[in-house]
Amino acid sequence: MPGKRSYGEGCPIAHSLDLVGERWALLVVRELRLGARRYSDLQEALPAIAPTVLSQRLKDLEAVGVLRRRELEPPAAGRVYELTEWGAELEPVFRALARWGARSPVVPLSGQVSADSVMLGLRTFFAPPEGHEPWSARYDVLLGRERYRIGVERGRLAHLARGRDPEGADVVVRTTKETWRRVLAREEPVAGAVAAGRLEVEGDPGLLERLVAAAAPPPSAG
Amino acid sequence: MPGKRSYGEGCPIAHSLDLVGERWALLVVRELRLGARRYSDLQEALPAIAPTVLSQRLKDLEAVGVLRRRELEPPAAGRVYELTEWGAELEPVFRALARWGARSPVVPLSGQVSADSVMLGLRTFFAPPEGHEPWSARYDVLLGRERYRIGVERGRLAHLARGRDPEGADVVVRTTKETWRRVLAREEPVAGAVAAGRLEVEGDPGLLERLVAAAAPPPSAG
DNA sequence: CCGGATCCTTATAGATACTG
DNA sequence: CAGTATCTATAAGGATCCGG
Repeated sequence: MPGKRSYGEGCPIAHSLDLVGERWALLVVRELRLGARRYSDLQEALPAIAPTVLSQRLKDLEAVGVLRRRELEPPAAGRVYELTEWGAELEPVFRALARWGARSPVVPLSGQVSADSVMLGLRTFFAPPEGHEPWSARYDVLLGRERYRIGVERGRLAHLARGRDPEGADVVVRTTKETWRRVLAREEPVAGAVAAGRLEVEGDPGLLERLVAAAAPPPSAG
Repeated sequence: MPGKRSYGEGCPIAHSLDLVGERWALLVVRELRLGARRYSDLQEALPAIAPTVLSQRLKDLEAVGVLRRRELEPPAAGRVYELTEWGAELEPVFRALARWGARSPVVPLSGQVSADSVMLGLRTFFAPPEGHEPWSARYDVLLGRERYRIGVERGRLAHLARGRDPEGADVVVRTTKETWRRVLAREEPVAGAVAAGRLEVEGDPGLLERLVAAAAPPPSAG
């Protein structure tokens, strides 16, 4: 393990940083939050990472048990990386980091974002507004060629995954990742995006409004 | 700003990592969680950090608004570093990292820990067990020469700071940071430490038991 | 085409010494 | 006390190449 550089402390925070605190490590993990990915998927999602660094991080993260490698069955050859159960428990860390970063007074937080990241923002910030009654619904969200399904059960975000809901959804949304990001960030109302022809809804628009209302990011600290 | 290396993404997680993801940055912030510290305090708390790196991190973290420098008033010359309000909002990040790291199946999590870190573990893991009725109490904890005060109000951890409670406490605990760590980690019961002469309690021992019971760390994932 | 490994360059961290 | 200067050791960045 060449990444043997350690903080050498008994503190659990320092220990976590020993495991996932190196450059790129958490972003690699982030890319696996919605499921297994192959090496080339990761390269595409993180265009700025050097292949040597990606290889090294994958080895390190596998060695400490955050992710595992899995060979695909013959029909679809290749190998993928996926989070272990313990790796998936980094979710609260992502939540906390994203909430803090979203409140950053430093910069307008611009730059490119993947479709996965936009959808994950929904998971990160999902917190049903108080005083609203819980609802349940299944959503299909189509961002360009990417498809996602969302399940809300009794006001809680029950699942969020790539792919369409095999059993059909109550609401189908068709838009781009940019518009969807703007809608979730409350930079544009759903109705406005629909009126502008940038977003199509099939099913009850009220259910979509509820979803968007529940996913509002926190205000900036600046 | 020489630390201009950025992930260049619009994702709030990547943005957070741009701000506090560099080596040592979060550990420097951790050392300020209980209040202002001078440069030499930080060096003592983080013996492995090079002075050049410490200087650089302090500059970077000040530049982005996580901490500020403050000159002390004439009687006690010198300068200190302290978290800004926004920097203090990293608390949930520490909480999540500490909880995840505490469940690490990788290593027994050994090494040296500062008194501050042990006390912060209490804040990190404080979560009153369900079914217990809320209580209120003020504690003074003396670990060697370090003194801390803890306030629990109606079952919630209302404050945790360096120094003694100027108005007196309901319970005074006198021990070492090692024993206190073991007691909080439930590696040793309070009564056992008292019987072994490693821990002294003034006041109601039941109040101390409640505090310790509320601060249990999560079990390992291994 | 996928999944990396190699090679070389540049940036950052580590270690030690020293100064306003 | 609060850092800076200097030097070395690692790790990251970037381009290219290779085997299955």
